Parts: sequence; C-alpha cells; structure tokens
Amino acid sequence: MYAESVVMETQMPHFIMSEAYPLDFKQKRHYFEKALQVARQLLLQQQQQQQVSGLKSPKRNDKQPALQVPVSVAMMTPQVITPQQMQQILQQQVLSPQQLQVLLQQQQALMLQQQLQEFYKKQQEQLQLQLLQQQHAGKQPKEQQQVATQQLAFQQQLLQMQQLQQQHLLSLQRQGLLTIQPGQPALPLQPLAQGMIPAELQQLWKEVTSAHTAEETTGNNHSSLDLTTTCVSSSAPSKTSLIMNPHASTNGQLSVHTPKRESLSHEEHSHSHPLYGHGVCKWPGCEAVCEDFQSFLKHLNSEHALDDRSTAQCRVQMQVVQQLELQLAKDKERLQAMMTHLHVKSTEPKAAPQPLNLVSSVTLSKSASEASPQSLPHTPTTPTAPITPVTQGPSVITTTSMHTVGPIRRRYSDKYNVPISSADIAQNQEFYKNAEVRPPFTYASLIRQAILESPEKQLTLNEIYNWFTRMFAYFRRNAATWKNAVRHNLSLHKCFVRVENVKGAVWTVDEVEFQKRRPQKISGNPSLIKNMQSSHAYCTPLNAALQASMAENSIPLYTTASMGNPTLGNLASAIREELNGAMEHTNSNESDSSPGRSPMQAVHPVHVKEEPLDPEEAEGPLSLVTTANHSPDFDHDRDYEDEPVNEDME
DNA sequence: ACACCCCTAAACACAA
DNA sequence: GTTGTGTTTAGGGGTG
Repeated sequence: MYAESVVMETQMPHFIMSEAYPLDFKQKRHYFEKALQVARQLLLQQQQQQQVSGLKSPKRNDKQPALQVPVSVAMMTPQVITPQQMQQILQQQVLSPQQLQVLLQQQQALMLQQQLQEFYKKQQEQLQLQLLQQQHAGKQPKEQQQVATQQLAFQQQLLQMQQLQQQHLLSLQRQGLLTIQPGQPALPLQPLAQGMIPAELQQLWKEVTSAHTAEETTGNNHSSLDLTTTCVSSSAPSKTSLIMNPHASTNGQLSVHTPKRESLSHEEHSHSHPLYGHGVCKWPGCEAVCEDFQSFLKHLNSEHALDDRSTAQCRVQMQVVQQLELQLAKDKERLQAMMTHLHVKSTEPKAAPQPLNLVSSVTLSKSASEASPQSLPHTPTTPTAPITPVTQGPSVITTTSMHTVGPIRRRYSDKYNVPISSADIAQNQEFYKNAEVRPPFTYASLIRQAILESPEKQLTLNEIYNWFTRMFAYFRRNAATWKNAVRHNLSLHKCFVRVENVKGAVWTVDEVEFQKRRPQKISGNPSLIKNMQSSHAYCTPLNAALQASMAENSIPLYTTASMGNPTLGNLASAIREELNGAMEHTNSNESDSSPGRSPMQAVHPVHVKEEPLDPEEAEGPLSLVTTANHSPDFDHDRDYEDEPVNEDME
C-alpha cells in the first residue's frame, strides 16, 4: 500500500505538471462542451428508454470497453438534479409529495456538497482533459504505450480522488439527510431519512439507478466517446446519481461504486463490485450468498436498503475508512519525514559521499563476496556526517544492492567518511546481522573486536571466523576471501599475538600495538570522537579522537564515550577499556603495557596464553553490538557475482 | 611523489 | 593427499 501511495504521490504531480498544461484552453473547452452534449443526449435517450421499457432494466449485457468504464465511473460524482430530470422522475411516477421534499432537501445538501467538491472536480476535469488529450495525441505505438500507463496512473488518481470525494459526500449527505432542515415544511424529511419510508426511497432509488444505468450503457456504446462521457458524467449534471447518493451513502465507501457500477459495465459488476465477491455479499456483516450478480443486486436492494441499520453500518464503515485514512496519512507523513531526513543528512555533511555511497553501494554491494571491513581508522579526518545507518542506508542498500552487480571496488575513503551515530549502534548490530551490508570497519578492527568480546580475550582462528559470520550477514558468503583476509591480518599486524594454548593456538590483541598503529593522524573533530566511541572505534580513530579530545580535557571524553553509547551495554565496558587504554596511551606516550591500563591489560596478549580457554565461549555474547557496527557503510562493493563459489559459509 | 593504510589474491610452509 | 592454519609477497586503490 505504501509503495503505491508513494508512487502516486510522486507521480501525480509529475503528470499534472508536465501533461496538463499542454492542453490549451480552447481545446479543453471544446472537449467539455462536446462532453456535455453527449451527456445530455445520453440522458435523454435513457430516459426515453426507461419510459418505454420499464424502470429497472439494468442492461448488463452491453459490452463496453472495459478499461474505459472504470475511468468514467470514477469520474462520476454526485450531481444536482436538473429540472428536466426532476420532471422525468415525476413523470415516471412514484414520487409522492414527501418524496419530493426529500428530493429537494437532498438537492440542497447536494448543492452544498457540490461547492465543496469544486476543488476535486476541477482536478478531475484537468485529469480528464489530460486523458483526452493523450488519447487523441498518442497515435504512435510507443506513445500509446506511454499513454496507456499514464492513463492508468490517472485512473488511479481519479479513484483516489473519488474516494476522497466519496467520503466527503458521505459525511455531507448524512448531515444533509439527518440534520439539514431546509426552510420548508419538510417535516417528513428527517423521518424519511431515518428510515421511515425506505420502501419509497428504494423505489425512487431503483428508478434512478436504472436510469443512470441506461445512461451509462448507452454512453458506453459510443466507445469513441468514452473519455468524453467521463467528462460528462463528472462535469455535466447527471443528477440521477445524486439522488442515489443518499442511498449510495448507505453503501458506505462503496457507495461510489455501487449504484453507478451496477448500471455500468457488467464486467465491473460481475468482477469487481466492491460489495460482491466470490458469490457472497460483502456488505459488512452480511455475507449472504448470491449466486449471480443479479441476485446480488436484488439482495443489495432489499437487504441493504436505506434504513437505520444500513445507515449505521455505513457510518461505521465510514469511520473505519477514516481511521484507515488517518493511519495512512500518518504513515505517509512518517515516510516523508524519513525520506527528507535521509535526504538532508546525506546531502548535509559531505554531500557527495553519503548520497553517493548509497547509490554506489547499491551497485557495488552485490559484489560483497569478500569481506573486508573497511577501515574506520581513516575516519579521523572525515567524520561528521553521522548517518543512521540502520535506518537508511543499509536497509536500502542491502535490498537493492544484493542484486546489483558490480565488481567495483570502492574507495575506502568513502567508508571512512561515514560516521556512525552511537545511538544506532545497537540497531546497526542487528542490521549487520541480517543485512548483507559490508561493515565499515577494517578486518583488524573486527578481529580485535571479536577477540575482546570473548571472555578470555582470546580466540582461535575458527572462533574468529564464527564471530564474523555470526555478527555479519555479509561474511556469510565468500568465506574463502574474507577468511584469507582475516588470516592475513592476524599475521600481518603486530597487534595480534598468537599464543600457543593447550588446545592449540589462540589469538589475542596487543592493545598497545593496536593503538600504535596510526597515532599520527589526529583530527580535532569531535564528531570523530563520537564515531569512535560509538563504533568502538578501533584503532586510529580512537587514538586520534582521544588525542584531540585530550588536548582539551580527557575526562570529558571518557565520559562521553561511555555515556554516548548507552545502547551498547556490554560494549560499554569494552569501549571504556579502549578509551582508557587509548587515553593512557596518549597521555603516557604509549608506555607499553604499563600497569595503569585498566581492564585492557587483563586482556594482554602475551599473558593470555597460558590460561585455559574456552574457545566456545567466545562466540556467545551478543554484546557485539558494540562491535563495530555502527555505521552502515555504504560500500559493499566487491564482487559478489564475480566470485564463483564463495557462497558457502565456511 | 611519497608514505601509509587497507583489501584482495595467491604462493608457500607446516601440522593434524 | 587433504585441510586448516600461518606467513609472505604482490598489486591495486585511497588518503594525507
């Protein structure tokens, strides 16, 4: 639903803007007049027909251009009865003085409605004109296709509008019937409306309906004029429909469709009457079985005539619809806010990187086969634009990205740029767990994270692998690639220390070394710090941030760090450790594993070796949240498709 | 241009 | 011989 509505929202304006204007005023007028003419003719015809053939004769056998019908139907709006029509009605019988009064009152109500509908009508007219124009204009095959799609869009919009109208009408009509008291001696009115004379009303209703039907059918016969007809129905007064409105209202939201549709096309009837489906009456709470459409109509007219009950049901339905619309409106708003938010954010900071990232990532992402977390480290310089990864980028990217292709390599820089908002960390974790989005962290950072999260602060290679796959959906494919990268990183970086254990070898982290890695870069940017904190900022960023912050006052930072990531929970400790370590590091000028280090020290690599380990444990804690997943990175770029076999997990 | 980073790929060595 | 683990080397891309 949302998608549709969104589409509508975005598309419609477009159409209107681009298509509507072309039609010049003369043309419009011409069409309109023509339409009116046709409509009148049809009306007359049908009236004559009725007189001759009897009142109810919905002709469903007529065949009409299916597609057109809906449009015309949609276009129909309640109309005020013309004097002539009134005469017709009178001639046709049935009208008692009371009924006349009712009619009059209804007319008044309708007049009011009409005013309110002005806006809608205008829009409709515009749309209709557009349709006409397109129809006449589109002669080339391609154009026709386009036109067809556009028409569809138009139709949709029309339907939307119609629904809106209907709602307004319903409420208005209700008011008119029940509360409006014309200055006439219309005592009967209220009673009538409330079901005093349902039978009579029904009769009237039926007549009207049949008349309307006839009109429609005849109109439809002039296939070429379909669109025109449409115009007629909406702009030209075919009062009949109005009369029915009160009744129509009883049908609830459906009202729009019911009476008119009944008379309209059989296809419509048999296939898509809103109140009829699968041989069952869909009137709320009814479910009566109707073998065919005819019987359904009978049933509808007899069981769901205008009476208190129907009215009440209709009201309920109205409320339901309103509620839904409200809901829809809210959700739309939300969506809009989300979109604007994203847009702003993306453009805000470094305009290029993020927005592009999303896009690029999409293309690239597919390739994700291997996994190499990008580096946060570089971030120090960039930083600020915190995007809530989870909310947008990632999700969007993931879905789309998966299929896009692209053995494209992304620049890490972009990734680094992507800042992470601490608030999103937790979410990110979940996000990365389920979305195949490449985490914006380097392998080294991730490995470190994995190790630090383990109870013993040490993991076997296999456990590290498991951590990767458990925490990141991204690493569930192309195992060969990213595993190789992991091994490579373990061997390459001094910060990872291999310790021989009873069970074999385990890997630990030498924080000091880790911190040393890129001390030089420091950007005073606070945002960085934030990122680091949130991300658990491994490596450099942390140092940089810390250093930068230290310049001012280390403590504040520290606090922020821990505070900043409330969501982290478990991570908090890890972060603290990092921070502590980093801080010390910076403060003390990296004296090796000096005693002051705090928790981290415990972790200290070298020492770890002797201890017995529980490799299994490492995997457990979800705490990873903290893991560095904070930022959605937009780069997943690798080549996923390229990779031949990497799908396997391990 | 250069130094560094990070990632990926791949060749090897070794042990289970 | 296969597989997992580690180590190294090479090359590409990015950043400061």
